[in-house]
Amino acid sequence: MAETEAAATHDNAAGIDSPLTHYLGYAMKRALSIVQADLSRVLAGFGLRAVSFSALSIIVARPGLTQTQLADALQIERSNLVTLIDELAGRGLIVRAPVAQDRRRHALMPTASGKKLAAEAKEGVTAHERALFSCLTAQEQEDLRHMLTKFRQAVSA
Amino acid sequence: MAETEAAATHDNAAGIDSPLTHYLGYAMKRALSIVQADLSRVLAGFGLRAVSFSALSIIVARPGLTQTQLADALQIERSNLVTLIDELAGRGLIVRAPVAQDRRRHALMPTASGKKLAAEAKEGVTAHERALFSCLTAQEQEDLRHMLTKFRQAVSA
DNA sequence: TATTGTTATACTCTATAACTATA
DNA sequence: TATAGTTATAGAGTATAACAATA
Repeated sequence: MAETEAAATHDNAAGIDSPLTHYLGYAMKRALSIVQADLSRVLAGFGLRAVSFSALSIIVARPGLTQTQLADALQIERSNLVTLIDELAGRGLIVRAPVAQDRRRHALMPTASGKKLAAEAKEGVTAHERALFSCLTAQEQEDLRHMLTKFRQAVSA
Repeated sequence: MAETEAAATHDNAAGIDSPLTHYLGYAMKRALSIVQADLSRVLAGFGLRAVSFSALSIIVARPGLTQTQLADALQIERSNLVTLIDELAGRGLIVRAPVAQDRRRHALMPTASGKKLAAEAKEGVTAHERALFSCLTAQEQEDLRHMLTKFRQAVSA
């Protein structure tokens, strides 16, 4: 009984949110939610979430940085970083090393297994993005990244 | 004492997350967070959040749609839509109208004041995006929207 | 039996204040 | 006095299960 109605709505279903698709913020949000869902699935295979992958990657690239610096880089509160660092440290992926010059600070250092996991996860994430964005040409992907980055830098300045 | 150190770190500070900026997902997330902060500020002036603006806009554009349809369009759970609809209805912006053919459903209809607020908020949001993305040319903005939309449609298909 | 709206609930994420130890 | 890390906590946002009314 709802067949014709269903068919009619189905024709429009993809565009029920058309009053919003014109907004860049909305387009970003919908695109990001797709990326996040796929990324979470990939990272779960490494026992990581997006935020823990981000933190671990930065610690590997910048060994010795402090929790405040990491929190600033990831734009999360220091207080919320604590349990995340606890988690990574508890798994033996990083250590909180004392800083001689300032005993308030913790120098975050990756362990050998932390570096190994970061490298493996990086390959996984790179493969995930390559596959997911294969509907865009290499040039389009580069343009997309360039515009997002340009926007962020321009607004932050 | 930390002056040289501070200066040194400041030179690199903008790029502490450089291990991540290459990822499109990360670039999207950082860009979106900027948009959301500004959008929230603008919408607060209308007593709206991003999600309530989205819901109201769709109800105005598609009067009579049901809660399930709206939840699908916005990709939120039906259960979580209930309080949102309560809120809009409580403010007299929309009504839950009975559907004669199927008394389980509620046809969501905008009121006159709902249409008015939606129109005003739309102007505000449009102005917010115009100002925020002024660092990108009109062509770049169009390209950005096109790629985000193309990506979403390609992956959803 | 299946669907719509609803309630209850739990889990994650995020934001804020206050504490400690150091500087 | 100010800062780094920590704790506690409250508020959003989100996901799931179960229910009543209706199909």
